[in-house]
Amino acid sequence: MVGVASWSLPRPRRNGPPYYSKSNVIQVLEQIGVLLELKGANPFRIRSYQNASRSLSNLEEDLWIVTNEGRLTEIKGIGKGIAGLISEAMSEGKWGEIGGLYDEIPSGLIEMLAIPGLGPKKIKLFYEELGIDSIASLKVAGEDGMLQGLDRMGAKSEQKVLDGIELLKRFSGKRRLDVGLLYGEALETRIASMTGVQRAQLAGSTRRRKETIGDLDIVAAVKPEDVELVTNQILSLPGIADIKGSGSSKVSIILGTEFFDEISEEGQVDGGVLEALGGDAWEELASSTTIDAQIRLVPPHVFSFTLAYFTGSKEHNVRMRQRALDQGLRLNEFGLFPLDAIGDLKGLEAAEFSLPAIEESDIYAHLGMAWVPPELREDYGEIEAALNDKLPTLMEPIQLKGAFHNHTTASDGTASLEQMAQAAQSLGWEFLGIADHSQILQVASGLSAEELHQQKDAIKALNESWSDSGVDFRIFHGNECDILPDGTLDYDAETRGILDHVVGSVHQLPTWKKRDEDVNTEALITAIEDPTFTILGHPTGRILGGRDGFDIDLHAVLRRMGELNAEGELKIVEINASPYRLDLDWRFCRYAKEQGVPIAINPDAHSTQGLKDVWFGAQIARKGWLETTDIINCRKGSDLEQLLW
DNA sequence: GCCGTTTTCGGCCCGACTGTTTTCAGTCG
Repeated sequence: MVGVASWSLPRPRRNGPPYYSKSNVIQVLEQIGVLLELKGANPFRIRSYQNASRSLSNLEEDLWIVTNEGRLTEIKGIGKGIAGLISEAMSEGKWGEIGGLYDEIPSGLIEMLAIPGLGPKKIKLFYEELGIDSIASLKVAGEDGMLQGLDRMGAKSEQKVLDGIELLKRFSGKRRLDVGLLYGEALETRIASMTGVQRAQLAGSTRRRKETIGDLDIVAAVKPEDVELVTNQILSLPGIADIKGSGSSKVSIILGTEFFDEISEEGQVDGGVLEALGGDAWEELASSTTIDAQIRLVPPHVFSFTLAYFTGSKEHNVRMRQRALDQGLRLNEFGLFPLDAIGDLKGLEAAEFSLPAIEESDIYAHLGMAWVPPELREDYGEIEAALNDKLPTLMEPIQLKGAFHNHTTASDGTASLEQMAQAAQSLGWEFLGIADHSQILQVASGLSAEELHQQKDAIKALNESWSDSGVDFRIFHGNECDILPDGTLDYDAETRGILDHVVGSVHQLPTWKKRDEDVNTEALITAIEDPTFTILGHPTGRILGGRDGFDIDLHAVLRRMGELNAEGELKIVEINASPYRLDLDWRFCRYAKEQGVPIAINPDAHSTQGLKDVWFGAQIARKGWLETTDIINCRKGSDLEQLLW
């Protein structure tokens, strides 16, 4: 996940039980895993905590109910030990002995984990032998040559630590999906066109369309006799900031901005996002963007196995291996092998005994499964679905016929109503929803009630002109109405009543971030229950790489929306498609669908160019298992008139 | 710490690369 969670036990609620929320518990279990790593605990014990944390984040039910009904151990990955821990924490607000880990492990050790090439074992060694407990003291020790001479530490290892610290400063955190795709696809194209490369494809989290990307993975099919030739071509690419390593099957490089000089990044950033990222931090990021890339070179006949392997996710791969083992097969990046056929052969040497696979779909077919689209490979149920022919038919970006949440010069956009409408028509859209900011948001020039009426008249005139000339296009007049901290909406009910749709959004983040999850959830539900409320805009307010959203029980919010829809109302949840947000998170999409909540993919465009961001929203919708019928902006413009007018 | 139709112990996915060694430990994906 994005952002840096605090490294202390969360404060128990005053009015418990339950003393902790589900997200509190998920976070603590995850952090216990990390703390145990730094303590040098049994790696399998560590993984248990990680698995338990992961299982809980997939749990849709209320954790407090599950705890009280004694059903915790029914959750896969939670046994007697961790169930007891959770139960005590929720009902008594105590974390027992394990909570002591937080005092035992200095927080500086946790920060050191972020240094590339440095893991828990080395950090533990430095701490125990030299008392190093922060990145700063590690840097000093390295520069003084104190690290070499320790167990298995030489001059090169010491330099690697110092390099890692530099790298961390320059390359902190993850890249957004749009940046990853920009670099990744450019690199894929260049490598695919190199002499000796038969085929090249972007893999990794970029191919899976994760909202943020750690590094780039490219798989290239190269005959063994061409490996050296191709390696040399890669190493002489323009804009390589550094070479991290180069072996017979893998080249690891760091790309700098020069790689990218011919393609300029046209970011569509609204003022609030810039503010969230912080002026200096943003400048630094924009001017010094680098990205790690690993290129795997494999013989053509193993290409599909390597592509599948490095597309991941790790969790998906583990399940795939288990599935293979159940059939007496071993699956790795070189092939799919009958266990009795390969004996002691390993790696590439075994490849000739593999079952054949030209495409990835052949691998899945050998295991009795349908091909799983890369976006779904997260072990979120896709394995079971692929085995039972239950995979969804994912929506396609081309099916979008408009979007509901866009800004004009009336508030903080850069294009007029007419310009935005024209841009939408040139995209082939049948409708455009306008939702400028509401009056309370002065920093974004929110509209007064009077201005809102004027805007309505302007839209009415435009709609009539299209209708008169037989053009299948209309503007829906909405507003991005602020949800105030107590859950009331900006403007009075009468003013909101003139609108076709109300996009309710939270903008006063500091207030919401200070509050408990249950208070926020209640306020949001109050807002949604207002009869004029239509679409929940960027549900958590997160900025990727900038800030986490506020705490909220989205399952409860979506459940309530579903109930209201069942009563005949229309409550929609937005996937804010700005690559800076991608909020609703994909992990909640399927739940929204199951609860009967339609999804709107909204670019939150502040310019004509920004409308195209719907593409990123569509990627997230796909990742969230959504089909065309789940997306309300895949409906015809004329049908939407019936719903909104 | 979790798990189990080879179940209460002995497993827990697998391999490449680097730097340190002279057979391996740590890190990464």
